[in-house]
Amino acid sequence: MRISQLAAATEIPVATIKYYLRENLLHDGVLTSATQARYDDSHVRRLKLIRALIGTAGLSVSATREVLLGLENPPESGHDLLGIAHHAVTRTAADDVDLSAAQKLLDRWGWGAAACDRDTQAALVEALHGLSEAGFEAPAALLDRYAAAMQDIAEADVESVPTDSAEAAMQHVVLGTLLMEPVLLAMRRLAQQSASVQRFGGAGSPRRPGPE
Amino acid sequence: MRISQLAAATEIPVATIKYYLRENLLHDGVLTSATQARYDDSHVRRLKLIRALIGTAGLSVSATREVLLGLENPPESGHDLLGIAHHAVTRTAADDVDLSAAQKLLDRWGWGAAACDRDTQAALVEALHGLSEAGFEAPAALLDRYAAAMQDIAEADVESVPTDSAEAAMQHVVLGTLLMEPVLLAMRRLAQQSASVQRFGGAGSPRRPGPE
DNA sequence: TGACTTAGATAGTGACACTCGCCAATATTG
DNA sequence: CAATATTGGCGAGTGTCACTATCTAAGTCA
Repeated sequence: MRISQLAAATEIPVATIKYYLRENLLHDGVLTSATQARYDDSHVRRLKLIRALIGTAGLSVSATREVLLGLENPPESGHDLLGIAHHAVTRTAADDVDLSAAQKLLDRWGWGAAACDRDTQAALVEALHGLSEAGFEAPAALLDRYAAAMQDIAEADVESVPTDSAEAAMQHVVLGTLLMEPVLLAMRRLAQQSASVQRFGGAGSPRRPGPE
Repeated sequence: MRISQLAAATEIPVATIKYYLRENLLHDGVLTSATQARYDDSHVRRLKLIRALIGTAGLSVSATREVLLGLENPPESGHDLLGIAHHAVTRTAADDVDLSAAQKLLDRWGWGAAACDRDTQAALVEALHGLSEAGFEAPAALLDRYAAAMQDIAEADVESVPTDSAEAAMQHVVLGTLLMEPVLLAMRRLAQQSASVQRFGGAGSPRRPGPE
C-alpha cells in the first residue's frame, strides 16, 4: 500500500499523514527505494487510533505520542498503564498546590488518598476552585452523590478490563479511559435534558424556544 | 475602582481585561472622562466567572460570550437555559448525521428521544464512533451501566436547582452544567485509580513505576 | 508643573495542528 | 525508451486562538 492509498483508505490527507510520520505518531513504512515506502493494515489501524485520540478525545499531538508510546512499551502493571492515560489528559500540577481538600474528599469517599496521582488530585482541586470562584458552592451531599456515581462507573471500567491478553488489557484501559470521557459527558447532557423536561416541562426544544 | 485596581483584585493583566472588554465578555465601566472609567464589584465577579468558564470549563471566548449573554437575557424556561449551556459545549452537527443509533439508546434508557437536542445526540454518536474506529467495542451492558450512573447524576443536577430565585436557578444550571464537567472527570480518574489499586495491586504510583 | 494612569485602537506573539511547495529519485504507462 | 505521475523528505507557510505589547491623546494626582 502506498501513501496515497493509505490516505484514501483513512480519508486523511497525505500531507497530514506525512506530518504524523514526522511527529512520530505513525511508524514508518518499509522503504522499497529512496522515494517509495510500503504501508499496511497496521498503519490504517494506527491512523484511526490517532484520529480518535486527537479528534474524539481531544488530546494534543504530544499527549497522543505519549499514549501511543505507552501502548507500545507497556509497563508491567495495569495500574501504571492507567497512569499513562491519566497523565495524558492531566496537566502537571505545580509543586505548591494544596491538596488537603482533595485528601479530605478522597478519605470520605474511601478512595485511599495515597493511591491517587498528585496531578489528578490537583485537577479536582482546581476544578472545584473554579466552581467556587464562579460563585457556585457545591453542597457536600451533591458531591457525594456524584462521587458515588463515578465510583460505580470506575468499578465498571476496571471490571471490564480483559484479563486474558495483556495487549487487549492495555488497549482497553487507555481507550476506555480517554475515549469514553466524551461519551460520558454526552450522556450526562442527554440525561439532564430528559430530567429537565420532566421537571420543567418541555416548553420548547433545548435549542429553540419555539416556532420562529 | 480603576482598571489597575480591578486587575490587582482579580490577578488578571490589564491588557487581558481590555481584551475581554473589546470582546464584550465584560461590561464597560462608567466613564468619568474620556480616558477614565470606574469599575465595581460586579466587574470583579464577572471576571472570575469568565476565567472559570474559559479556564476551568475550557470554553472558547465566543462560547463564553454566548453563555454570559444567556445569563443576562434569560429565557423563560429553565429547559431553554440548559440548552444554552449545552449549546456552548457542543459543536453544531451536520444536517446529514445519522442519529438512529442515538435514538435507540435514548429509547432504551428511557430518556425520551424527542426531548433531546440534535447536536448533543450527534455528540454521543460521534464519541461512540471514535471509540469503535479505534477498535474499542463497548459492550451494551457497560454503556447501560454508564447511562444509569449518568442518569443518577443528571437527576441530582436537576433536583438541586433552586426554585426560589430565577436568577439563582440560572446561575446554578449553567455553572453546574459547565463547571462540573471537569470535576466529574477528575472524580472518575481518581475512582479508577482507587479501583485499579484494589484490582491490580498498587505496585507503584500511577505516575512512577517505582523508585528511580 | 510634572510624573503617572488610562481608554481605545492597532499590531504583534506564541502555541498549535496542520498544509503547501519543492526537489530529486523513482515508478508507471504508452 | 520517453513522458507522466508519484513519492519521501524537508522547510516554510496558514489560519485560529487567546492573549500581549505599544502607542497616542487625554486625563489624574501630588
